[in-house]
Amino acid sequence: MKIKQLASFTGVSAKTIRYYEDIGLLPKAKRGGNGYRYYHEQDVTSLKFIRRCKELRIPLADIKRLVVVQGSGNAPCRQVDTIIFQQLEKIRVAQYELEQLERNLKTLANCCDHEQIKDCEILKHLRAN
Amino acid sequence: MKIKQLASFTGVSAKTIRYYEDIGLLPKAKRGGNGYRYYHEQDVTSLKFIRRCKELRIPLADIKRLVVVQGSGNAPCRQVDTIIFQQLEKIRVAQYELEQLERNLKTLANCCDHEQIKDCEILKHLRAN
DNA sequence: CTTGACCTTCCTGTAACTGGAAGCTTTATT
DNA sequence: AATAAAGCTTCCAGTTACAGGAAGGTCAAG
Repeated sequence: MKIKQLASFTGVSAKTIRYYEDIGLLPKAKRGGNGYRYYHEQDVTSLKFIRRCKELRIPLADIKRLVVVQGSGNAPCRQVDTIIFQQLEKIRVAQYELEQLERNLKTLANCCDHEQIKDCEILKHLRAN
Repeated sequence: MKIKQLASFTGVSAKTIRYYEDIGLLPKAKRGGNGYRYYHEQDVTSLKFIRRCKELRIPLADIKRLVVVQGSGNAPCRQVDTIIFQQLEKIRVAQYELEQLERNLKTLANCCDHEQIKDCEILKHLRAN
């Protein structure tokens, strides 16, 4: 199949597929005599795997490591574990930050009485030491 | 004062200060005969304002609008409001996404029995349709 | 035989910086 | 006074994960 079909099977744009090939996340596709890239079922699987990782917000660099490690059948899967746990930790840190943020923004949002700029409580808060 | 001093007063690096000037978030600094930038108290205030906005994760483009709007004393402060509320909304969307994410990652993290790569449940899940 | 869809590569832009090179000026030390 | 170190300048490249678009080749349909 050609690139656009792979794209529609996987929900990953053709542009992005080429990009993944560029950075070595996907192997170099076989080319026809016309220079077109041609793909197989296997590529659908690979791309879906990548897409699923992306949904977990795993950075491409880590996804690459996951892809590579899949080839090494008998190795222990500590690397996989680590990536997932680190990701989970990142998410938790982000959650904590967003909580603080939400509280601060809520306070700020509530303080405005829709006055004129020069009396705006929001701006006053933002300027405050 | 020179740029590094402004940096230390505000907690914004000299590099970043120059960058802010470049993109027009800060006004062009006055230069001495040597080409050095020189700053006043006012600039400390401006930068602290920006820093506070940054802590709320307001994008620089929006911070710029806040900076500009501060000059227009008698205008209604609807723009300010809007930016804050949009920001709050963004944060809430992000929180929601992170919640889903955390759940998914937790499930994944718990399914691994530290086996070999070829039997790794995490990878199996990631490959699953 | 031409139109339109699809393919290719390459370049640019995004957000908000950070790092580093090359080359001044100023300050401190010897 | 000479020199070294710190601080300043500009400019270029890199970061992340692509998207948009130009220029040009290819293929199927009418």
